[in-house]
Amino acid sequence: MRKRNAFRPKTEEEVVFLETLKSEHLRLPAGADIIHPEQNGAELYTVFSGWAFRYKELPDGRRQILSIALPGDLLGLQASLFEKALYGAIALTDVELCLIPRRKLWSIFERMPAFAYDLTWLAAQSEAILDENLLTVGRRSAAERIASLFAGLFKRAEALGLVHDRTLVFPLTQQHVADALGLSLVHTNKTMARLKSLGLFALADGKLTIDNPRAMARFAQHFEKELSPRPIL
Amino acid sequence: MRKRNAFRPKTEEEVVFLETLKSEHLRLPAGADIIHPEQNGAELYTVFSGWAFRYKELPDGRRQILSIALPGDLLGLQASLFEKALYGAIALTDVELCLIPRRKLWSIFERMPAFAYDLTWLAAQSEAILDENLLTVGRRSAAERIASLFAGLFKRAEALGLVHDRTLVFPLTQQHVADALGLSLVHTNKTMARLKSLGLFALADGKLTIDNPRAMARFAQHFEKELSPRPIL
DNA sequence: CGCAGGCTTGATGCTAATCAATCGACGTGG
DNA sequence: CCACGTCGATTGATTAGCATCAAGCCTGCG
Repeated sequence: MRKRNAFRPKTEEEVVFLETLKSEHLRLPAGADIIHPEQNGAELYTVFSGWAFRYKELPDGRRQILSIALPGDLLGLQASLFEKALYGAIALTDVELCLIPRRKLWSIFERMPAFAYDLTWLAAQSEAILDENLLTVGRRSAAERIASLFAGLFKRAEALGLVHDRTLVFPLTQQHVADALGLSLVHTNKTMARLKSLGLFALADGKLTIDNPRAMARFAQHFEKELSPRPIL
Repeated sequence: MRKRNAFRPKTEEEVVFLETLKSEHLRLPAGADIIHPEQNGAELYTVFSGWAFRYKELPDGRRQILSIALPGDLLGLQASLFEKALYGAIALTDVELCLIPRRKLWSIFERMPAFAYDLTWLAAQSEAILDENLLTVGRRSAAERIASLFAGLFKRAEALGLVHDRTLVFPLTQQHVADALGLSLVHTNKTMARLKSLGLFALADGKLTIDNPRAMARFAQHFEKELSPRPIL
């Protein structure tokens, strides 16, 4: 059961389904709305390439970024399981998404249990990331928060092969970082400057380099286990 | 598909399975560890009665409560899907739990798709609650956080029929509230006192009463949709 | 009686928010 | 080519919100 990830596309039906998925591709430019808050009947996507984020906001405009989606992550599971999306999602870079039509969801459970299992696995995975984010925002200092965010994203990106030469294309603005961490823009800027001058990381031209991820993680009080092999798509 | 919640126990197999579940009941006293952080191979439970909470902590002792589990909620989905629990769970009151053995998980997906679907639905639901908590901790003021926590718990408890005469048995200490909201104990105490004197709620002898849940929600900037009907067990 | 757990209260200080500019890079239209 | 607007990053000054420290106060309990 543990190695199910290895031999996935099995059933005839699954193969066919995955085929149709390939056709149901869509591309959106950076900044585009993927899911609109309050939207009814949103679809389920998996991110094929590019970055996106999920967020919620209060009536007066305060915004909290909930999680960052990298390739392979699901977007819109809640939205497609419930009537209404309870959050928004926006593309950070140009993205390619695979559509999994919500009306097929139930039939996936009925006829493709392996696929359904993966779906649930991914949902649990994103819950784990949310847990960590909540710990970060609730209990870490500003400097730790930034280090923690960077360390976590770096690790996830690394597992996806997005890191070359210790550096990573990094599309978040300081405003995004602030919104993700529950900090103000100004304080984020100042704290980032301090961490940079400590040599924990470098960030320029939209590229993040971390020479010593261990030191980073230690500074951040960020001790997550290795990412286990994940189901694809 | 939307009303699946209504006619659930269908298959012969499901009925049998639910039967065996009833036997796999366990009781724990208030304060007991349900899931130990770092524990390997934790099981999956649903809370049958009582309250519990999930938490993470940093090496230096800072603790963040991630979510509060009420009757009907799942505990340990991540822990049973992954190798290792990434968080802990502790009983707030005496609790009764139903055990869903992790080794049966895969066969549930294979043979009881309706049940698997419910599992996923509940996972998505708890993700929605985490999203809201993250918004609370990241962007709301101390007073709003407290109001938001109380309003949210009150609403959930109400849906479960736990509220009588506008009051609710409330087993959280101020320390728990502080840990859930990313606040210090002292500040929590002072802010709660202020809200009480504003007449937003009353809390004494472990009982919470909210006369005007609307006003509470408004104060908290807490605007969640109604809870849709949920799958049971 | 002594102790522990939970709740309160006051004093003090730091962290991070807010306010207010400024600056550079970039793109656009006249 | 240059004036202009925009967007993101940066910096300094000030303030507010919350943390921390340090007692003290109940109540229940062995």
